[in-house]
Amino acid sequence: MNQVATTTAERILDAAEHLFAENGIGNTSLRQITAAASVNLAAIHYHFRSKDGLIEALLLRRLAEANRVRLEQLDAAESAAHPPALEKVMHAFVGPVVDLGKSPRGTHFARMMARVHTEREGLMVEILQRHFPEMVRRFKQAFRRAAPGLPPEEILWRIHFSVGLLMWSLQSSRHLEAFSDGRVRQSNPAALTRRLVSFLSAGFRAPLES
Amino acid sequence: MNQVATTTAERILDAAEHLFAENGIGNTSLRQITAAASVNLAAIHYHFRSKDGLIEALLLRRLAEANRVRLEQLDAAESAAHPPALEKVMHAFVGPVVDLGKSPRGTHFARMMARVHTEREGLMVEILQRHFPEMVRRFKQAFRRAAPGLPPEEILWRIHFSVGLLMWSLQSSRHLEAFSDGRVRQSNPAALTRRLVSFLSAGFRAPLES
DNA sequence: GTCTATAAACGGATAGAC
DNA sequence: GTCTATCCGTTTATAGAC
Repeated sequence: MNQVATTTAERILDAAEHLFAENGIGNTSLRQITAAASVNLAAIHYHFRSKDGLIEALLLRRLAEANRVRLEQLDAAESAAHPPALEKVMHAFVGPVVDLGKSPRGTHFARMMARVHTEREGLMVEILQRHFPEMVRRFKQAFRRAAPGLPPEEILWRIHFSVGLLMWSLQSSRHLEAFSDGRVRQSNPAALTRRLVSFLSAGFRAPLES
Repeated sequence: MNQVATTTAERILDAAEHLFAENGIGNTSLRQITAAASVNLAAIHYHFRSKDGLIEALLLRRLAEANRVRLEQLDAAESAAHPPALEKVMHAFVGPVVDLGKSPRGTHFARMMARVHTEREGLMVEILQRHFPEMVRRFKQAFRRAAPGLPPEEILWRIHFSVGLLMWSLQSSRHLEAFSDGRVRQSNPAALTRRLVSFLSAGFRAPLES
C-alpha cells in the first residue's frame, strides 16, 4: 500500500490523472505531466507509446476494479428480486463510479474519465467495447428487466441519459457553484449517489411522451 | 436570407462553429478555421481579437435569440397557471435550445455550445453571468415555484442536472449509436425535446432521498 | 530504463505593407 | 479590411548515448 508512487510509470499515471482531470485532455501537454511527475519527457513514450496509450492505461488502471464492483452489486440486486429493483440496478451502475471520489486519487480519476467521455468520445467508446463489453451487456439486460413496459429503444435512450448525467455530475462542479452563487458545493460521494439514483430512477420511470 | 455567408466575419463564424462542434475547442486551431473559411489567418484577430473572443461572438450570435424564445415560452407558462406547470417550464428551458438543431447550422451551434460547457467551463459561466443573468434568474424562480416542497438547495441540484443532461444530449450522439450497435440514432429535435422534458420532469419530481 | 538533444510540425498572436 | 511574413513559444515524437 504505497502512499507515494515508486515506479516511473506510476508517477506518470498519477500526474496525468490529476492534470487531465483539472484542465482537460486537450489542454494538458505531455510536458506538463512529466514536469509534475519529475520524470523525463521520453519516459511517457517509452512506457505508454503515445498520449492515447497513456489515456488507455489510465482508464484500465481503475475502471477494471470499479466495473468489478458494479457487476458484484448487480449480481446482488438480481439475486434479491425478480425482476431486480430499478433503484438497485441504478445504484450498482452509478455508485461504484461515484465512490471513486472517496479517495483523492479516485476523484481525479472520475473527473478524468468524464473528460475522456466528452473530449475524446471516439476513444472512450472504443475502449469500452474492447475491454468491458460484459459490463455493458449485463446492465442493458438489467435495465430492460427492471423497467418492463418500455420499448427497447426507449431503454437505450434512458441509459444514454443516465451515463450522461453521471459524467456531467463527476466533472462539472463549477457550474453548480456559480449557478448557486457559491452556496451549493460538491457534496460527498454518498450524497451525490443518492441524488443521482433518485433523479435517474424517476426519470427512467417517466411515462412515455404522448 | 443568405445561404452563403458574405462577409469575412460571418465566414469565420460559420467555419468555427462547424469545426468546434465536430472536433472540440481545444483540438481545433485557428489555422484550420481560416483554411475552411478561405480567409486569412490575421482576419480572426482583426475581427475577434482572440480565440476566446471568437467563442464569445459565436455564443452571442445565436444564444441571444434562443434565450429570447425561452423567456417568451416561460412567460406563456406562467400566464397559463399559478404556479406554472413543471413540464411547461422544462419545455421552455430545453425546447428552444434543442430546436436550434432544426437547421444544419443550428445543430453545429448546439453541439459547439455543449463543447464550451464542458471544455471551457469557466468561460461559459462567465459569459452566462455577463450576458444572460435575467434568463438564469427567471428560470431559477420558475423551477422553484413549479416544484414546491423541494428545499432551495435541492432545486439548484436538479437544475444543474437538467443543464447537464441537455448539454450531453446535444453533444454525444456517438455514445448512443455505439451503445445500441447502431440501431438507435439521433432523432429529430421534437422527439428529443419530448424525451428530455419527460425524463427531466420526472427526475425533478423524484422524492427526496431518505 | 533513463537521459540529452533535437527533429519537425503546429500553436496563438502581431507588425507593417498594401 | 486584407495580406505576407514572422515572432516565439509549445507540441508530440524520436534517435542515440549512457
